[in-house]
Amino acid sequence: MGRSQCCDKVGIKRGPWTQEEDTVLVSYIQKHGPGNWRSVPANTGLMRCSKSCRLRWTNYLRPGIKRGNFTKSEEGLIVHLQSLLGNKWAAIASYLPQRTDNDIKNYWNTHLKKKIEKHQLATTGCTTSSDSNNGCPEIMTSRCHNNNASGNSCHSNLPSSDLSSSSYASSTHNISRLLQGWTRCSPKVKPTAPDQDLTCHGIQMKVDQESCHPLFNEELKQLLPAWEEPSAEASFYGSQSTPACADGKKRFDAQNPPLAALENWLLDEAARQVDLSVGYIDSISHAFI
DNA sequence: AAGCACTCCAACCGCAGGGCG
DNA sequence: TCGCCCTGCGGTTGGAGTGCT
Repeated sequence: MGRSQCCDKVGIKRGPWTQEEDTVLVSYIQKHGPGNWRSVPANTGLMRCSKSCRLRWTNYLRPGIKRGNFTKSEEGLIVHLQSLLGNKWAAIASYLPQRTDNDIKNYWNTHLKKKIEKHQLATTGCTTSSDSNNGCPEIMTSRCHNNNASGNSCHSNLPSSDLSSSSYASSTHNISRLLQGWTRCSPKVKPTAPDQDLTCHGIQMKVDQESCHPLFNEELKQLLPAWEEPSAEASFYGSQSTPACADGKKRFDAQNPPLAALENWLLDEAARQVDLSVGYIDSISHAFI
């Protein structure tokens, strides 16, 4: 289990990616598909380590990534799942196919964690760390939220393109241009599998349903409302299948809560999800004011 | 206007674990 | 079975941007 030494080499460029580097990386992946990251720097001439290439792709260049403000539904789902799974960002991200684990992690650390800690302090006087459920018994899940929904101070639903940034690396438009013509979710997509259209940064793409997370279907039908159709997904997880995402890797392992149980529980909540995602967050944000 | 403090997030670091010879 | 290679994951950092005094 040796540690990769790829980033220890001298001459490896670090820091923000340039447009040229992104172009090189995207065009290479368009040709060869993601994976075999070790060979990417060698074959492209990029002075980046393989890790950096993979990270840039998975966290920024990969099709289907939604950037910008998190919706209330997404916030609610993140809070909900974090309370269940802990800091299993990859697992949580599998339920938010348009968000990367890094994005979710950042958002949690910069927004939600503070909100929840503040709320915990205000409501119980207990300053439990929201990274674990070991503190206050009244951990922040939908099971303990009250419904004093009211006005909110959460993020507006601005499209990501409204986000302004002067740096190249933050420009979704640049990425969109790079991804023109990209039509696959993953190189592992079976060519014969039924495809599904997906819009990424305004670019129409096709996504293989089989290779993506089951809840990816129809983009979760705008996330939580998707759970109005629990039967198929419940049966899917009822067999304790391991959800696989576009890269085909397992998203959960034995250390995680049984997915069937989690799914069932979440699906049981389906009828309350809209209220959860909006009312719950409303109640939180209202309490923080 | 300048300096300082704070926020946010892209990127990095190091470990874990699976695959394979 | 063992050890190496490679990738994935979660925690952390650094710097740009923003707000405050």
